[in-house]
Amino acid sequence: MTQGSTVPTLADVARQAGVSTATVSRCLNTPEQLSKTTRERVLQTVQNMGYAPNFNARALAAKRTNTVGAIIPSMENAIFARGLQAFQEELGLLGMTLLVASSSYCHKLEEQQIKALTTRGADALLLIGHHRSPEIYDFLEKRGVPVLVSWNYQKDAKQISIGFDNKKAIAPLAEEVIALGHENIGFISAPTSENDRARDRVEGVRSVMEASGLDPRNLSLIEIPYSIENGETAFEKLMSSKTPPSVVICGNDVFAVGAVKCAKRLGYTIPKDISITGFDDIELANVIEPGLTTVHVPHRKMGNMAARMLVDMIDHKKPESHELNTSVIFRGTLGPPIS
Amino acid sequence: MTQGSTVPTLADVARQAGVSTATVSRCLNTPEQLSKTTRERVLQTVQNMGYAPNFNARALAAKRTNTVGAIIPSMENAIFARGLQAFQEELGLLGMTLLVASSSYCHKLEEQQIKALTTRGADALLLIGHHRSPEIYDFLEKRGVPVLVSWNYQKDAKQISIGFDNKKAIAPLAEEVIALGHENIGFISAPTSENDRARDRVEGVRSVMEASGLDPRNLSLIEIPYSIENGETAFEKLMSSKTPPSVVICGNDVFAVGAVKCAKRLGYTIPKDISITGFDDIELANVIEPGLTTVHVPHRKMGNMAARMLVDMIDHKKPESHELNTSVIFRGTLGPPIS
DNA sequence: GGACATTGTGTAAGCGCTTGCATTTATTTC
DNA sequence: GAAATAAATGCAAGCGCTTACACAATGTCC
Repeated sequence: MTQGSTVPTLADVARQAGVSTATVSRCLNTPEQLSKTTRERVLQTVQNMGYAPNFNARALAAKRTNTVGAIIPSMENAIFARGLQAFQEELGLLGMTLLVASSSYCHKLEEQQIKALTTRGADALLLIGHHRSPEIYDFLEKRGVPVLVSWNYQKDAKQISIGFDNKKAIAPLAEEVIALGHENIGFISAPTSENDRARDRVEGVRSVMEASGLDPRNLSLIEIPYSIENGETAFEKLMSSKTPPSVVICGNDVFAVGAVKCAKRLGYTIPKDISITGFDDIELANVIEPGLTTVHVPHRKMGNMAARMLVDMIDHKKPESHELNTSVIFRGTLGPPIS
Repeated sequence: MTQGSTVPTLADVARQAGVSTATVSRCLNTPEQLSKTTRERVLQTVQNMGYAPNFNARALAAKRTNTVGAIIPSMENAIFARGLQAFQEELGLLGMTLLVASSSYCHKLEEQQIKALTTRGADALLLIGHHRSPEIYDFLEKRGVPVLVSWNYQKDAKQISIGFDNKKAIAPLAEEVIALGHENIGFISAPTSENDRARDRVEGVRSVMEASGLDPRNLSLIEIPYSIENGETAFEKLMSSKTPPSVVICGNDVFAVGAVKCAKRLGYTIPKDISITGFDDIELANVIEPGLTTVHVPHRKMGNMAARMLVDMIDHKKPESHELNTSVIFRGTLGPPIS
């Protein structure tokens, strides 16, 4: 085992090429400052020695990492995958690298991750949703780390945000549901206490109920963490109540898929016996049968814009918050109630 | 805007607490070395000042990051999500952090990512599959970064690995397919040139064909990048040949889901008119209808073990490669051919 | 009560890089 | 061809942390 073979450093390259460390450093960072001859000589030496700069040393000296961090609630389901992919691609184009962490929908964990990414020197952070403790926002501000909130647009919020108004997004769906004649509505939601998006979606449906003359307190709400399985469980529970709903609105496609699965297992025909809707329009929504009626969110666009906004923020520009449009996609899981 | 409010450093804390920087450092890293009184005083100051150590400086000085990197081919589909999640969880328990990068199934990109994670100081790397250039393995060895290969077990390979033998894993499925009477077999695979797992799976089916007296050259193979949509396209192409197969074996559940979707669209009844199988047993496989017959892979177990093995390797132990067992899950998409 | 561990802290030398400033060298101008 | 200007390079001081080593204070043993 070749134990001691040590990794070449800037100084090694400099010595080998017969120049100072400053020159090598410039050759890598601002090559236009060097004469053609030295530049080529240094580059050659770098090549030969297989030199690669030590990121940590560089970060320490330069106080910049060209890295942005993103903390998403979960990697397990596909909800954030597409948006994040677009975010990453755009960042790459802008010469930045992405570091991703996931918080498992837990605020405590999210705070840890925020701190971890910050101490790692992330130049900026992408966060999902507005809701978190003022302390952590203070922390970030004190450290001068720009933050962009995504997946949720709030006009008057202190943080710059890119996303959509969850309450508004679900409204047309809810309106259609009610227009079809549904009065007994079930809702499967992620725990609302730690999740402003989930809360807004519930809120959105309640508002529409109210506006349509239905009592929002009659909404049968089940809160449970995101997973297909939990969607099944929640659906079964909803349907086994004394007065089962004629439609189950899910705060999320993952739940909806679980609900559809369970409905079939229990022998319901969708949407004849029961209607089910989702939110997000992930790939799954168009794979199951019948196709899921859901709210489409422009994930890729959101990711792309987020990247550009964040880079602007690093450059000390203050981009405007952006509200994205969503649309309801009618596929096969929503129909009129049994009359 | 409070511009200049600067981030506290170790030295600031030391000054404030009236001790040396060494003491503060020890308080954070090896608290048992301090007397109770100083320890508490320092901790208190750290708390008050909201001090958080600079990761890059720490890494530079300590030459350890307690970070391991993983490079997966893709984040978009769920194939790696579950295993990675388990990997991450176990790492957390072991006091390590995970950095993830994705290579989009591109070797060039993967090499870049390997270098990036290495220069960031990853103490070890988790890679998927064995197949990559000798140069990059050299690079890693020279730098002394332990590497664990996963998702693929090879007894005689130079690298330590955790995973399964893809060829062996698909064999029982192929045997059942042939036992049912299928002779005209289609296969949708990821591009095999850059993907040893995909290659082994094709290879596995061919071997079984040969052993069963079928000519392996008759396997209708389509290679195409992973995606549901590509699965649909490939399926349609396969079925529109002069002699369409009676079964389409997919190298992956994602393809299989696409194939199932397309088959339904084209009016086939599964498995009466056409059989379809997958590989991986991701969540999707049990959501579509009929349930997908596929090869189950113990993703979580693999992730957990990988974490422990990697930590062992960082501690200069040399764990043994591990072969995991897979099993065929028969659901509803495989049946006998139309006679 | 002196020799000897043991324990708790401080001192200071890096880790590998960037960058302001000084210095050298090449280029232009009259 | 000397002076003035511009371009290329070197010098050296950090960036914020860890850790060998040195040293002081306490405890232990006969």
